[in-house]
Amino acid sequence: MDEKELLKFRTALTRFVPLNDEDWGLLSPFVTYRNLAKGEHWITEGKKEQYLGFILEGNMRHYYIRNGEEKTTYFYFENHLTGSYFSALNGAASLVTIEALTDCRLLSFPYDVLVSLYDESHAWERFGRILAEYLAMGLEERMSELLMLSPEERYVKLIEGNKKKIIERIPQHYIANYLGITPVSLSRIRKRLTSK
Amino acid sequence: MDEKELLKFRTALTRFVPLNDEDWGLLSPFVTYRNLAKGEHWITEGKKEQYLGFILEGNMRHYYIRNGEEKTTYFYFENHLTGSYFSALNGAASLVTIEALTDCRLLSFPYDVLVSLYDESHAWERFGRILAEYLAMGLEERMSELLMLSPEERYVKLIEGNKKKIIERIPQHYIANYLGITPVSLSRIRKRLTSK
DNA sequence: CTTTTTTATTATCTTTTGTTAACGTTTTAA
DNA sequence: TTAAAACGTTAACAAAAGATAATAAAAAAG
Repeated sequence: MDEKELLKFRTALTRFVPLNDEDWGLLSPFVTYRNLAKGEHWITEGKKEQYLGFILEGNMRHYYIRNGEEKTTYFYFENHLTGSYFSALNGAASLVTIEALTDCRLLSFPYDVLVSLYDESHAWERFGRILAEYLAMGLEERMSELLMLSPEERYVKLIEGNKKKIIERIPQHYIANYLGITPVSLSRIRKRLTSK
Repeated sequence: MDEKELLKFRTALTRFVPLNDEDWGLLSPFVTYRNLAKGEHWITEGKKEQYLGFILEGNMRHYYIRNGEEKTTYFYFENHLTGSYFSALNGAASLVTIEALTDCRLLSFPYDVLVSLYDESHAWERFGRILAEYLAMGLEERMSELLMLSPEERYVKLIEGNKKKIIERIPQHYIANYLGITPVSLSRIRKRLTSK
């Protein structure tokens, strides 16, 4: 286990909540490496997925499948947690798939372990609360954008906003899917915007 | 303070997490009544709103205002918590308005108090975690519906699903707003559906 | 009980998106 | 290096939603 990368992970968690050596020692023995080739699934719809991951390197795409069509909800980049959080939470089969858009390196740990830490330590319980609050704020933002903005406005916000990584690194047809429109429609929107 | 209604509130909280007398005693002194006439605001956009509420009676509507237009995200009914949770969470002015659609009776308590309980007791910290997880799952569902379903499919799901209260009690133009379409468009969808 | 106000439907016209297909370019893999 | 696959743009037409206005029905207010 590369100590430098493990520290990177610990530091990322510390952004949510301070973790002393004792707290960290409860989780760290359960952390393992995972490599994924481009196109492989980290999480697969229909399976009970029990692991959360921390991306050391690479990009991932989080999507639902509805009537055979993929519907992208999120992209994940390095230095962020990824997983089918809510499936893990209630022990059900995952509703989502998370695939590697590039070759990826992850650190992973079982969700079960995290839950057992909630019992063992107030600090980890707090971590769980703040993580859930953080996820909820992200979902609230995404939800309100879908409700309030037109596809064109959503695209403009993506360009101008703080999600530049998506524009820079993600193929356009996935971005269209993320915006809830077809690639054809996104192409038209781009044309409309450049002619203004 | 009506003991029966206070108990109702306690019971509702217990659905999230067991609360013994001691835990409950930390919050109960801060609980107060609030009455709202139809049309009044429980939360107003732009104000720092520090109170969460528990609805004893009545219906409420949760909406954003964007370019002067209201965008409804949720309806609340009796026996549920309501408030500008995320504004309270980060201490900022509320981005949403919550108005009484009927005369309402609430129990309310300051969000600050809840946060201070997170420090005082592991049980309340757990309550906070599970509340945030619960909210996040609701947001996930709402978000994925907006991304995956057409307005017509969203309406059908509302009729067939477990959200019957909305159909039964909420005026149609608010439902249209909740679905992200105009009342005119909802009327057309209804016509399409009945002629099938 | 009568008068407003609110709510829901319908019609017309415009704008936007979806669908399908064609075409050229870029990337990937053999 | 060459063939195949993936990607982005454009065009033509269909389907759906927005905007506006007229009308009728239901609810609220006096």
